[in-house]
Amino acid sequence: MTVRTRFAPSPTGYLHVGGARTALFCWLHARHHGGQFILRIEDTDRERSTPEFEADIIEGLTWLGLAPDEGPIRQSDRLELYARYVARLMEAGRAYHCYCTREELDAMRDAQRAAGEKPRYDGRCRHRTEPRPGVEPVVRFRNPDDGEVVVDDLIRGRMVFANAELDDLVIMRADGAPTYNFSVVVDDLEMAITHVIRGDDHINNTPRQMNIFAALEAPVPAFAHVPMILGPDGQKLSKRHGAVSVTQFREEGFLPDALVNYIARLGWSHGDQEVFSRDELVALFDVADVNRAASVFDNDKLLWLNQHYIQRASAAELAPALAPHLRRLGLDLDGGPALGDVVEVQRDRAKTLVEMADKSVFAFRQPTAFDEKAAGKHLRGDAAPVLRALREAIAGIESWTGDALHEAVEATAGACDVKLGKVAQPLRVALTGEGASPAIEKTLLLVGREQTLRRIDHALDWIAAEVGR
RNA sequence: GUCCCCAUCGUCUAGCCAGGUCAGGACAUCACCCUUUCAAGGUGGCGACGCGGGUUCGAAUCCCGCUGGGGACGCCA
Repeated sequence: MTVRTRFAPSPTGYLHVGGARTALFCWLHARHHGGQFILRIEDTDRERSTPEFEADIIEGLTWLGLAPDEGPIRQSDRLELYARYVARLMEAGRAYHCYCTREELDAMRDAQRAAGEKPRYDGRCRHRTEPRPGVEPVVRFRNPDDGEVVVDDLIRGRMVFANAELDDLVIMRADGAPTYNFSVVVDDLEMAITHVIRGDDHINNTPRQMNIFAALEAPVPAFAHVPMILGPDGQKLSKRHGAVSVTQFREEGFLPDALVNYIARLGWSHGDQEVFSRDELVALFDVADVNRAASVFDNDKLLWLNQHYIQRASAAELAPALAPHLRRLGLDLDGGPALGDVVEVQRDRAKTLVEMADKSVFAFRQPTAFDEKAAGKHLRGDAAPVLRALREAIAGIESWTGDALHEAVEATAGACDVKLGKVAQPLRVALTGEGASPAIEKTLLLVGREQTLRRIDHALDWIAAEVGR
């Protein structure tokens, strides 16, 4: 039987890292077994579902390289299908109309809670034969009263639930829309899903769904419940933990491969290996190896992996990814150095593309001001003669190459009888406005001859004005 | 409250199923090296089996209890 997995988010929020990891595991499991990965949009809650969230989810998955083989399939397009299955259950006596009002149900639950019981529907409409005027009925599934449901989870092993703990859940709302626990079963069945891989917040739903599968006389798929991802405070991940939306990671300058690698290692491992290519993940991933315990999202480790991927990515793929971040800073990329050159110079010095862009502004625009500390330390009166000598040496360079520039800087240090730092630092501040930048010859290379001379002149003027005060 | 799940360094984890290792790796952190700045890189340090009972010659590993954490209990998914 062909392995078929599905990722089934509800478009009531952005694609967050927890969902992305579930999607990744589904995708990996399907790929590993040569099967299909399907995207299903669970939008039966018309109140909260929005097209924007659906678009964000698809965009996030695409960016991560987890495009589905089938879908998106929307549950809102299949209402008729669910109605047919409800009719089947009604005929078989496995479902019934319930006319209870919300007020009645609330009162019932309050009473149960007060008595220290688990709140649940008591089945009061099970034997009702007459409709209740003025009340549109819902349909409830008639859950078995006795016996137990055994879930053989691929990750957790055997879990046993007593049917006595389960109640008759609503499977169709008064407006005819199915509820989650029902549409899931119908769709997993209709779509021939073989493996249901989802968050462990669904564990309690599983026995109910298995009972519905049984009532439909349908084969039950295999289940695998993956643990949750927690924020740094050990609480469920949410907006207040910073970047939770996948598209936001893109905006913050993360590479999709880095995020995928990080997320894969969160709750799953293969010995001591930390870095995995896409192909390795597909080859090595086994859902049975997924951990049972929840894990905490560690931004530092993601940052480390991102840097790792930046260091190894080709300039050809990094340059176009960097461009939007530079443009966001208002830079005109046409007048500056080739982005590939910028990437090569900066790849060891930035953990994100945003950081890389921030540190590369000098290559495209003369700094508007000198950093106070850097200027105070390096653009003093004694730097003037050195800068003048440097200007001369640089102006006379024939080929504008790293070697020639390096040589010129060293020669100047020798001629002025000062240490290299006494030459490189003033020059660095003159060129970038700051005390830190790539190796001086690489900085020169990116700035270019014309701009270099102009910026040295500007620094000399600045020193003269400063000394005169 | 009831039901379900979980428990190794600060964090991600290996080891657990088939008991015997100085409990291994990675991130972070600290120190040193390299160095024209900042990085990157290299070397080293600190750092964990939640607690209590069993079983056993021997327990991170098997069993029980406790504690702690999480999830679920909707005409949300």
